[in-house]
Amino acid sequence: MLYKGPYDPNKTEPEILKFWQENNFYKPEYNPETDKIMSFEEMKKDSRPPFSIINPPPNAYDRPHIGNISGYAYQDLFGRYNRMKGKKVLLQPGKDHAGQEGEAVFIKNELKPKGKEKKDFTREEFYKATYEYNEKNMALALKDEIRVGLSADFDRNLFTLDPKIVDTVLDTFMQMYRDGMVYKGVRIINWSPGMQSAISDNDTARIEREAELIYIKYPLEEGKDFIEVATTRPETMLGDTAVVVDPNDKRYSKLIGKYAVLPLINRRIPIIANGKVNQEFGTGAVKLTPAHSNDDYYMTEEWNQLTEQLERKPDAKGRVITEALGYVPKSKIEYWKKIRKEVGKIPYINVIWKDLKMCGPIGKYKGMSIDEAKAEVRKDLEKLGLISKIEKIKQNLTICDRTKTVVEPMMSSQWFIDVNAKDFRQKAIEAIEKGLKNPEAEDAVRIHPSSMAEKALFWLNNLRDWPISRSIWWGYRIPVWYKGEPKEEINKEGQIVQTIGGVEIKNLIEDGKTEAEEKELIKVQVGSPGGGWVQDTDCLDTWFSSGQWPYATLTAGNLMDTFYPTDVMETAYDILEVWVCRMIMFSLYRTGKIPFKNVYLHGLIKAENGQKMSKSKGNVVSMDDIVNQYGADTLRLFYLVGNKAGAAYRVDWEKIKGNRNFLNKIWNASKFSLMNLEDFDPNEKIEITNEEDKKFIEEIKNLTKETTNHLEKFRPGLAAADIYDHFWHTFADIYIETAKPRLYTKDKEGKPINQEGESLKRRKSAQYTLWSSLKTYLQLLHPFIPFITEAIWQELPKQKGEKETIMYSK
RNA sequence: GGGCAGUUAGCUCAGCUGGUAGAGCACUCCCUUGACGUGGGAGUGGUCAGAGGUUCGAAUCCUCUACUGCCCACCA
Repeated sequence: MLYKGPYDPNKTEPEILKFWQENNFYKPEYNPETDKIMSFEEMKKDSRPPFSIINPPPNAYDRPHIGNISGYAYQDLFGRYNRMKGKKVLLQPGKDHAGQEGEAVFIKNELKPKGKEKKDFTREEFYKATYEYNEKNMALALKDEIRVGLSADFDRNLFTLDPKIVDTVLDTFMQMYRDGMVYKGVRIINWSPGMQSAISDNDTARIEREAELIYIKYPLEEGKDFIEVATTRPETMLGDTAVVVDPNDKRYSKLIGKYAVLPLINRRIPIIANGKVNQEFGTGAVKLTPAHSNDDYYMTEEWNQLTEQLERKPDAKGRVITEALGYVPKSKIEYWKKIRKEVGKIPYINVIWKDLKMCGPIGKYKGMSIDEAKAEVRKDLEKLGLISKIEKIKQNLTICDRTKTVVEPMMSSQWFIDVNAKDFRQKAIEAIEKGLKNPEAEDAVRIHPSSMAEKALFWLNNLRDWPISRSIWWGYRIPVWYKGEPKEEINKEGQIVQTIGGVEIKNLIEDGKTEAEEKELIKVQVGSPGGGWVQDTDCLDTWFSSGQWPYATLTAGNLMDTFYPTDVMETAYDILEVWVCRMIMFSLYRTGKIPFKNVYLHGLIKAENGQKMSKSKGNVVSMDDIVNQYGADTLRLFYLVGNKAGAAYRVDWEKIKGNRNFLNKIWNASKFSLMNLEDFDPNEKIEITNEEDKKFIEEIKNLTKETTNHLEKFRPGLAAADIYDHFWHTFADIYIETAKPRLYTKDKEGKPINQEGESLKRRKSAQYTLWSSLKTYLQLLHPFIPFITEAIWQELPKQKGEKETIMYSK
């Protein structure tokens, strides 16, 4: 019998947890028919249809935050729902090492308080200490996952740096290398002076600040005229290699194809056109510094690639088709050809290096700091009378999100993934498009809500080659070995020169076959090739490993044949692009299959005032704040009821209390039902005599149908809201009240009633209705609020063959 | 600059395939003691941001406008 008084989750939930865990219900090996644990092989052969979810691994260094836990509520909902549908369910848990961030947190939380720094350790010591720190915290995280009732197979918990995972991840790197998809290339990167490392675009932020826009006159090669450019960074003019204008800008049309002479340096630089230049801004003419500006870099790339295609035969109208621009008119081709012939490719000239000092072919400015050079260049230009005006503007500046230092765009050799090779991204695009147009297709990835699919496609369509090296120690060290120390320097001409053991290397990696390989200076393999070989010092970007998480975990568990592709990827919408898209790309490349059939994106939880939760704002609500007071079921209801995919929602204590009240309502209505079912045997044949009973049973059937439909269509919030509402306001408020006169066995004076004849029949009819509807409610509710439903289920009279646990009831 | 959302009762938000506006909280009145006061009943309160269109019928579909939020980005 259920205990008296209000429902107390802190009493019930731990008992239920123990029951589930002792019976191994979370394992796909649990056999509900025999109530025994199958062997691994038996489980694989078991004919129940498989259902799997890979739990997104939270960062290992900390307890999961309230957002991670919300994910578990959804993942567990899908898992429990499918288990009750008779499927063989695997929820695969894990933890992420979180690369750059994991390293930063370890240093801040562990080393700093002890007065230590990273450089006090050798690389091996540091890695070991970080690993231990993460292992310790991972244990805490696991406790939280268990506490909220996540029915994942925790014996299978995996860490991204587990050797079994490492094997798969590094193997992918090597395979991609052989396929010509990873290369070490000199490209523009975001250099974070704070991190002393290249950082990805995702790790940058923008700030607005005041800046001086300086108008500089560049003398034209012919005549005494000038072309005027505007810049906030005069020091970078030392690395200018062209001036760019809008092709439709009439002011400059005559100058396109001519040359200017770079002041201070006297370099002859062409004037070219590119539609990305904005006529309105500054003078409408841009100085092109490809080595130190993202914009300029990509404009230069485009120019060089397009003009390279000029060899192609023109059509009858004299046009040439190019991959990027379609047909290029004859007028354009002429000046392209001229400049291409005269200067070849537009070069990159590096004038700033990682120590933030000036370098390259820049005369007296060499060795100055950026600020010194800025002042000096300005002074010298003024002397020459080449500065025409200075204007204050608001400028958007890129900063390093973690260290808040200003990002310095510069060129450096980094490992990259060619996102176009082997249709790496194209296949992902197709899978997502299929999810929109032909969702039933085998290889379609359906994204819920579907509007988010557009976001994913937008990202994929605009994706550039992905830099994957990071200057950190915490992570997968790049499995590349050099014969001697690799070095990177800027020479007198401002060109980056790479050497391995003193031997100069051009095109370190290209198309899988490289000069370095031919000279036996480089090897790509996991273990050391032997004495004299030096491993690359960088680690792989953390998304390189987490992007492989679904098949890496299942490969580690030897479960690919049984559970891949997985059924649902359930995660927060803010990592749709950086994580979900990458998983799709990797999986299609590596396994030829989609990693998951559905993506469900839950909303982000905001603080009470609607702001983002953050430690610095002090508005973080932890799982403990809610669970300790109201229990895990209440927290789960808060995540689920009425919420929709992709929408943000706020912590709302009134709603949370309301959910707690709902649990109490379930508890009391069940208590009432059980009291009136003490003499009821569901195995007896019972006739439903009353119209209202028939009607109510019919209603329950409809509710089941509707909520099932909601769940199948990935609308868990509506399903939860419907059951919540129906239980409370139809079952408890109406049905039970109307059935009371038929259920009572004594009247107000204490005389027996409903004990025989027709009135007894009516009572039995009500009992059956009460029993069967409560049973159905519990089953419908179980995926949302597993604890209380299990506790009541166990007290409910059973029909022959019915399960002890609601988890495997059908 | 581009992309994606949102704008519904005083507040926080639902509203799936178009069919007479919903919940919780708040507010007003009432009822309850043998499941539950963490309860029950009744009620107040909205021209569903604005304009136009499609339709027998639009909060729902289309177009435009305004505002808010998020993300991306190559204005020197």
